[in-house]
Amino acid sequence: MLLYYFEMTLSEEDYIKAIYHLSQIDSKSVATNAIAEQMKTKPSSVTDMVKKLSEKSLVKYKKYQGVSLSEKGRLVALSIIRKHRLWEVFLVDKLNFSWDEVHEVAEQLEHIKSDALIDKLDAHLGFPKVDPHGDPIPNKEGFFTKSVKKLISELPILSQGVCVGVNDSSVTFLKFLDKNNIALGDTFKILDREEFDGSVTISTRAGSIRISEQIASNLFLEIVDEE
Amino acid sequence: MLLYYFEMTLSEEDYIKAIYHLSQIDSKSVATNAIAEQMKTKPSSVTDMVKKLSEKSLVKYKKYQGVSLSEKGRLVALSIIRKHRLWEVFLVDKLNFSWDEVHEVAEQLEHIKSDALIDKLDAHLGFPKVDPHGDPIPNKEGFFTKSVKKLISELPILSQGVCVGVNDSSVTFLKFLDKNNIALGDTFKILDREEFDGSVTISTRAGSIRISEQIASNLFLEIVDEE
DNA sequence: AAATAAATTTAGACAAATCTAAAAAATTGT
DNA sequence: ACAATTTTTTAGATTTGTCTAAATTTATTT
Repeated sequence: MLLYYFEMTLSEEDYIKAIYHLSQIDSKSVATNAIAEQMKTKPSSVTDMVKKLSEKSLVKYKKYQGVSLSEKGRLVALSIIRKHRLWEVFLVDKLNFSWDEVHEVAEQLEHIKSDALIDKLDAHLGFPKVDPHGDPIPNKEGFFTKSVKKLISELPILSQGVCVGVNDSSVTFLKFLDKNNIALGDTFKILDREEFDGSVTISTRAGSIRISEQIASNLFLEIVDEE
Repeated sequence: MLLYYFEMTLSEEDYIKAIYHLSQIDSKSVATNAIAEQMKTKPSSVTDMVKKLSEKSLVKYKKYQGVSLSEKGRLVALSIIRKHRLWEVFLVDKLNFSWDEVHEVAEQLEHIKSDALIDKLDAHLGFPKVDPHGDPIPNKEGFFTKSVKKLISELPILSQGVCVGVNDSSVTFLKFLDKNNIALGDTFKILDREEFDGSVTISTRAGSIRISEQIASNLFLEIVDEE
């Protein structure tokens, strides 16, 4: 990710990341108000920061027209996202955090500045392609496989994938998973779907089980496409 | 280390740490100028910050009389040092950094705020008592064993300890160590010392070797006292 | 014990990132 | 189309941590 040769403050990095995520949702230029909401700040503060980022040519900005990232800005965003997701893998795989606890800490860790650190962390983790939520980890150059992450309820029969996350992280749902021996990282195959009620039969470590449509629409599988 | 229930900025943490280290050297109250030098800032800035820390009762301060840490400040310092040293262990043991490369990155990592993170990191590392330089790691409550870290040249015959650091980290010296199969973490025993030139015979993994006085005064052994 | 030097503090200014309140531009509704 | 509403920007103030320059206190010399 071609190290960026200019200093970036923590705040600048957070704005760049926010703009990246917002432009993923809407693809066009991002509105000042939307950034303000995301960053929990006021629109006037956003205008100030956006001007600053524009002067550093990290964003393209025209008054009243919203902002979008420049190529340079996009690479900065991806480098931050790469760090964030690698740290998430570390927290879950090595420190035994559960995947719904890691976001806050990763938000801090993503700002640590050291290319050597990230390279070595990446190697230590075995060059993971996705984070604990199933989101892809960009490589050093900012490329990543758009891995398909879908709800079981949306997948065709005979699909196969790794369980990477839940929609609803309520205690009752997590207990259900536990009881049925379903854990993050397990590989499932979808064996059958009942037309009548949308319930699905899947094969798991513990054998094949039947899950309701409600459960199926809360479990994400990661279908890693060839690459 | 009884989590501190007040917010601390990065800069405040750095000052607290600097004051702690300076008061280790000189035990009395620390001079404004000394802090300024350590923090690479101006004395007037130090005065400002010290007033702020005093209002938070982290330091004891009287105009023109220097500062010292309060008990509360001392615990904050130890909590930062604990984090710094645990991260150093992580970087060396898990990510294969060499022990002279880790300081800078640990300076950043020590400011990450999460008690759960540090607890889990500690466990992941096997509850280490010393960092890669042989300096003791305070426990959660701020206690640590004052482990003795001495140069081989200063130790009596038959002393035994773990090699934990070097004084002179020049390339030629490090190459010498490599050539003689001496690495950080090795256990040595001092077998004999020649009165004439101060050269020392030590037993290593690779057998016993003789090292010059110059070498002996550049290698630190960690003598872990019973506890 | 003055005089001089050194250390420390004060006063006032500045940059970064934020805010409020008011003005300007864009959008929406009829 | 134009009035009303919403969005965005500007202008000016605030906080944090820093700075310079001047004033004050403490320490050192003779």
